[in-house]
Amino acid sequence: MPNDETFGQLIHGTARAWRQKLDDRLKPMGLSQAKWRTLMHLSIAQDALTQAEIAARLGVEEPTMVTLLHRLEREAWITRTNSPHDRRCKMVLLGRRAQRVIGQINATADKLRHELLAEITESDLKTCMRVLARVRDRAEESDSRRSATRQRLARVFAEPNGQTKRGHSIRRKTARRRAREASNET
Amino acid sequence: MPNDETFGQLIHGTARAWRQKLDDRLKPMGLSQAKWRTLMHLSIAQDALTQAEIAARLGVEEPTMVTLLHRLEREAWITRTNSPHDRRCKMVLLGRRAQRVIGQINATADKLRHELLAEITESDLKTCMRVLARVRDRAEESDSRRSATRQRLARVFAEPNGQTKRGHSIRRKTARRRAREASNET
DNA sequence: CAGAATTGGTTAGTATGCTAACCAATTGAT
DNA sequence: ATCAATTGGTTAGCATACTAACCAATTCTG
Repeated sequence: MPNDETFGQLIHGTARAWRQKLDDRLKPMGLSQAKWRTLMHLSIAQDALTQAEIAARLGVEEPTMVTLLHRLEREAWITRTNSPHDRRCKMVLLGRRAQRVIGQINATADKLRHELLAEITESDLKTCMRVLARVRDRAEESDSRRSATRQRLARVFAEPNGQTKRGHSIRRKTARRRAREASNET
Repeated sequence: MPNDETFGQLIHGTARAWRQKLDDRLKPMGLSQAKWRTLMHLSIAQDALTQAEIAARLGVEEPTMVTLLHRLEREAWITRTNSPHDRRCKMVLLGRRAQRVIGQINATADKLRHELLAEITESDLKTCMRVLARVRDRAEESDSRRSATRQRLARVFAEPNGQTKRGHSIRRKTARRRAREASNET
């Protein structure tokens, strides 16, 4: 039976090993996978992006993005300025430091990817990616029973400041889903 | 070019979605993937295990295991007792609470796995797993240049208490490698 | 057997992710 | 035009993972 368990293990193990390796390679440049991905998406979208945009593209929640951007800003990789059009928004831009080394950073990540995927047949890779995508999509389906529970709970619990806040966790699309919508990734 | 990037993204996204889903399902029982995996390994190995053993089987570092076990103990899922044979060791045992619900817990995880892997061909699944395993192994290869650097750094830096501590991070096999050695997982 | 090396466990500090709850600003519906 | 809902950003608090550094105990070696 333990062997029947493996697929979850395997995905996690692989993801972990990959991230670890990339972190290792990026460390000399003072980066990590999370930071690199953020910079990369900023660099791809020539424009300045809002924090929500970036979070969506990376598939993480906004609070996660807040602290990540905070760290990136502290280390001068990016700058944040208030949008003139929408006073809620902050526009995020690559700092000079990032612009200078972004190529090198991406090259590192590319190189790693090629290393790790060498030996893998084109066709096997395709199959693997198809399976992963399918599994991911399945895992992201909403499990509507639970959703209902959530709503119920949300209604039952608390309106601590008098203002109903059915908002967020129920209303918002989950980060991952938004990510897939935002980028025609495949 | 951004599309050339996807495999890493995809692995992470899938792993994340899977973990999230499992966490969701286990939450009503007061568990999470990390906790469930720990309990599961304890239940598979009929015996009591040492913390290092468990860490190795799960493929995490020992400090991670320390706090995880601490939480599990606080919530009465497990008990820790000093080994009579080796005063360094603590033997970890499933508590009654865990014993009572372990079947149900595993069933939940099994069910999720079957759900997520339904629609996937046996052969596609096999291919996918083979690819993942290969990639993981590649990612775990030691990148010997870096290893050398580490050793150099370790020698250059600090012997704060006078006792050379080349130990740990250099000496120790990485958690994942130990994990694969410990379990013929496939 | 004495000293060196290794091992099991821990703490401290950091990174990355999450949810819940909130405010301020904008949008939308009536 | 106004009030409700939504959205962007944030904080607080937690979970999970890591490395570095350490102690105590055991094992290995000369």
